[in-house]
Amino acid sequence: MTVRERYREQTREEAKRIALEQLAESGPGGVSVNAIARKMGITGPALYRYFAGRDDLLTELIADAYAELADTVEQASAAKRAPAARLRAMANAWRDWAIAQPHRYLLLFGTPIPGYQAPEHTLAAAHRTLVAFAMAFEALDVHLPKAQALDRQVAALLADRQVPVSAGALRFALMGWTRLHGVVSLEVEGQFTLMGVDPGLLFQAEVDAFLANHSTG
Amino acid sequence: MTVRERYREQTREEAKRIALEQLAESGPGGVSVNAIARKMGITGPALYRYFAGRDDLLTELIADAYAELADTVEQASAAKRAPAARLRAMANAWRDWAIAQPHRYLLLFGTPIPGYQAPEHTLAAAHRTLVAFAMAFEALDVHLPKAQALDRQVAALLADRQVPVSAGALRFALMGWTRLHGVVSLEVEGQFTLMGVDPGLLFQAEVDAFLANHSTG
DNA sequence: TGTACATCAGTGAACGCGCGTTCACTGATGTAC
DNA sequence: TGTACATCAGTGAACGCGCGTTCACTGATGTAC
Repeated sequence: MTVRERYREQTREEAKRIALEQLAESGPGGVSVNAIARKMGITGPALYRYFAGRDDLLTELIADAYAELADTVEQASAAKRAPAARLRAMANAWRDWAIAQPHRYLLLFGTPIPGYQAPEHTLAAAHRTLVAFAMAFEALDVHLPKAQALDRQVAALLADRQVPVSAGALRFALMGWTRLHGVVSLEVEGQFTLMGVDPGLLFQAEVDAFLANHSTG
Repeated sequence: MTVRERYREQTREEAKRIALEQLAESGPGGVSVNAIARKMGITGPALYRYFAGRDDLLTELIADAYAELADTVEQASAAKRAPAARLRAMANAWRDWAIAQPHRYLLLFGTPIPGYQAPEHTLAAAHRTLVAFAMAFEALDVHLPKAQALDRQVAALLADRQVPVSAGALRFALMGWTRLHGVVSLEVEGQFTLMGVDPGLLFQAEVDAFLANHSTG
């Protein structure tokens, strides 16, 4: 990596860092090429040496966030613990990441950006997270009620890839992930605090309920 | 109501209708006073006779949506049915409303609009919905595990108002509503279809799970 | 039924702003011989 | 080690656009006597 390349990478990172600040302050609509350049002490057009355009920048922010979130969950899943504790750790990792940087969570799961359609990395990252959860469920001693139609569709997700996971476990992962998102997204928007309810308590209640109802031990 | 007042009301409605079209097409950022006026065949400043400004317009769209959604759920709850069937009807009503007009659902529960903070009607409408659910739970024969800390906070929500609902039932409503939002919000954003999963199946699985695990009959 | 006045809807010009993006160009930094 | 050239970063002007909002003003519609 030459000096120029390193410099280039630093500039890109700085631009993205500032973009995230704008995202936090004014939402996705507030991310502006010109404003970023201004804060960096360069002119607007200069940024076009680093990003093809505004959409390109946003796409990178999204891809980064997806990857980081999936990494976080996978890391929590890698720690060697009893299956139930591992699942709790993963759920907490997801939540912690989200509440630490609400704007990024909302970038992924909030109102979709108008012109923009989620490309493959969305699917890839979601897939990674789901598979991580599913593997933890597989390790847990779980009794799975049947759900044929759903399992058939879920199985299709696994079709080509070589993943040591049953359709049932993946379905559980999907349901758990959905609930996780339910609490976390409302928490991130501040709906619970608005009601005077501690989101943490609700979150724990949800995790407890899920594990209590689905594990045999 | 004079002729002028009626006319005035019609103009306001037309403006809001067009605003909702813009919302559907280009998201909250795409709602523009000038563009609305253009489509109505009048000039931009003319709209200032009807709305104090853009924020005022958005606030009204939000208030309308909250009220309409709460009404929908309450109506579903009013239909005389067995408690479990009533809960299903209410959950379906929520979901149907959301998927029929995703942009409005996202206006309420998507990324918060930058400068805007949710006023009282948010709380009021959320409260109505939760109470409706809680009353249906009360009618259902339910065995409630304890959750002291959470129930204490939830009870505070009921404090002043005279509502024939126990803290436990309200807590269940809160959890059910949270899960409901989890599925619906991901569905509305198209995350499931992206994965090749039928949201309807997942939704039914969630409702089934909730009712199965919490009802004694 | 007719007149005098008040109210209201809508216009058009203007202000000040910021945006994304292109383009031709200047310097500086790197590379090859 | 030094020179000739290619690559790259950044500038500044410009294009075309749309926005929210204010203001003084014109007509039309309603109201009171």
